[in-house]
Amino acid sequence: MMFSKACEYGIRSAVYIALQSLEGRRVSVGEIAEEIDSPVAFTAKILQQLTRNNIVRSVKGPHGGFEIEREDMDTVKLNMIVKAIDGDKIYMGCGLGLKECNEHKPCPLHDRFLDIRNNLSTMLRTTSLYELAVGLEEGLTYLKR
Amino acid sequence: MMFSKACEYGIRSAVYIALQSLEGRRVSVGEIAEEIDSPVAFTAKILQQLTRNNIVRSVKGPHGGFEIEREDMDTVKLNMIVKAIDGDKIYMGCGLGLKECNEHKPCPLHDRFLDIRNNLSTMLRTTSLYELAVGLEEGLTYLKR
DNA sequence: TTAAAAAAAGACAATTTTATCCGAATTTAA
DNA sequence: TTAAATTCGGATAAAATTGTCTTTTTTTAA
Repeated sequence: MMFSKACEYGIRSAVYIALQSLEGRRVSVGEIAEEIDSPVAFTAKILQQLTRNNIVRSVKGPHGGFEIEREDMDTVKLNMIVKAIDGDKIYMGCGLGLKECNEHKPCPLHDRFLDIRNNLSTMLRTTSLYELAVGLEEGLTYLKR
Repeated sequence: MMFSKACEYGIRSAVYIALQSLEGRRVSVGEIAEEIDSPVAFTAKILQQLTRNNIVRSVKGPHGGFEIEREDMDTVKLNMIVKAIDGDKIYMGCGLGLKECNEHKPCPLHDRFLDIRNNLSTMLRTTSLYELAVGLEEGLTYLKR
């Protein structure tokens, strides 16, 4: 609807990893893909991006897997994940695809998009992985189906 | 950012057609593509969709082209164009790509998206082609670059 | 009546996104 | 030290989106 598939999987993965890290469990790509209902190999690629961007931590070898440290769950906000995967077109891009669209040369929807885009971007900038993991933990939200 | 390229071209085309129809001019695909800076043949395809959905009217033959009647400029709202081209995933779809995401089984972002999606969808439902064409006519907005 | 101007339609091509597969590197634990 | 479990990296494939080309159909005006 708004993010690429890759980004959707990325966010869901990160939330699941956070949830499990709260329990002190490291999780494998296989488990993640299973639990968020996503294609394994593709998910692995996305996890690499998250790792390179220091959003999650990966550990190789037996008992390896992915984890997020408790403090990073507060630091990592959704916008970081989105930026790592989809870049910043969601923040910068014009709603009608104009290369140059701004105050001085707005597209016909520019003003009408201002609020919407601001709401979106503050939402992404302020919601942390921790909040999302807690919602899951309490059984208030879901990552599958 | 939010719409497909096809949909972006569709909206821009419709606004341009409306603008010219206000002056009583019918416009060809070539002129439209030129004026909104889009690939001609692709734009032609999209215009066919708009025509089939009665969003614009097409007239074949010499002096033919595309036009929109004055009253239809009021009737046609953006959401109709978006629906005709991108379908309704923008309204229905879950932000994190879950097949089933609703009040009873929300994804972790469901609530945080409620406002944003409502704003977006009322914006699309309430803004008419006429409004957009007038903004253009008055030189307040642009369709190119 | 006919040539020309336009959209319509269908087949095809290129690009991007999504997805898979396989071998290499790393690490652990027995 | 070695087998196994894991991520990493690169190549490839499939699907979706974006874009092109060519022919057909319709219509107008001379």
